[in-house]
Amino acid sequence: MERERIPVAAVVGPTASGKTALAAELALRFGGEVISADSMQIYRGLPVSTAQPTKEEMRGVPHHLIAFLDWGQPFSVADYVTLAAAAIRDVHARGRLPVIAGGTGLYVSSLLHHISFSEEPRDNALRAGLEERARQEGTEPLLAELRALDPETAARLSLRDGKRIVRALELCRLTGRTMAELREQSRRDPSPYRACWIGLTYEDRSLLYDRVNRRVTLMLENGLLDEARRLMEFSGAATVKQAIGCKEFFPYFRGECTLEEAADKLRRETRRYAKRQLTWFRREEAVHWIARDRVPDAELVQEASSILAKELEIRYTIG
RNA sequence: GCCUCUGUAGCUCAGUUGGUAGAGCAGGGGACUGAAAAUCCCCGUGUCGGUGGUUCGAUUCCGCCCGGAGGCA
Repeated sequence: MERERIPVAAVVGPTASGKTALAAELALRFGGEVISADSMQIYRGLPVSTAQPTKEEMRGVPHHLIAFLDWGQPFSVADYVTLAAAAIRDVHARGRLPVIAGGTGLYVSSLLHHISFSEEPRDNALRAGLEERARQEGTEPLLAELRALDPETAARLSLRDGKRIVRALELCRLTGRTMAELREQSRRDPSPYRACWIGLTYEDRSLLYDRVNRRVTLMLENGLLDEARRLMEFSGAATVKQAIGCKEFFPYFRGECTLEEAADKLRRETRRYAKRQLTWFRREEAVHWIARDRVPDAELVQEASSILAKELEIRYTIG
């Protein structure tokens, strides 16, 4: 007798497509709780730049995995999958529907495909050593080394992709196994979830970009610069510093460009990010795309609700 | 009104001593397994403003017309 799989709803799509609103609405209708899948909203103190849902947007629905980490703390997909899996179990145990919502494709996919990370630890010292070598000797000897250990992965990587070369080598040294083997093994266990993916997008990409551009203007009105300045003044190494939203203003604070130039750069980077997100989610075959040239309205919510109800064989608890 | 400069990819411009053209930016497609809002790979056909002429052949030379910028009145 196979164990019952947990029904899970997932709202995915590019930034500024309306995921936050749709997720909260679906959670309300189906008696659910939202579990965020966003690699930057996890950090405290950046509500504006990471576009965290506001109290009003949450509409009384519990939201998990948002604003719980301090800036200096390390975090990874593996950590995310562990935390999110626990959150799903918890929400489900209370008889509610877990609603995953977020734009970090790696996080959503790893969680719902049940990628197993537990066997591959991280070794900061080893990684630091490899990075130092990359700086000293360049990536060529490192890639050559990888070619000997894991030719399949080495063939996929470019000389300029130092980050991945280092990680692939680190993995070989640490576990004696290759990235290629790992990809196989990490997918062995079947997913414990029955997931229904809802994808939000715009038929006309330029309209999505208009929304992105306008959102940046709104963020500026809502205190984006204060957040950016605080983050710049944070002395430690922090992953958040790579988030789109704050780092674009660092040159402005240093007097290297105008505010308008920084804001334009932020708009452009956000547009590109939205495009990358679309690329990621397009390859997820299970996604039911809802493509309209507007943010989620009643009709769109209805469409998403129908898909969910049918695929997960669940009923509305409200409405 | 006259003179000068200018009109080439969505934008800024280069170029062809006449054989239908190429950069940057913007944009598009893809990849992605412990930093992922990161990181990396690939992609340039456009009535060369319009129209006549010269020429085997014009985006390139010449005339006229229509935009734009500056100067003189």
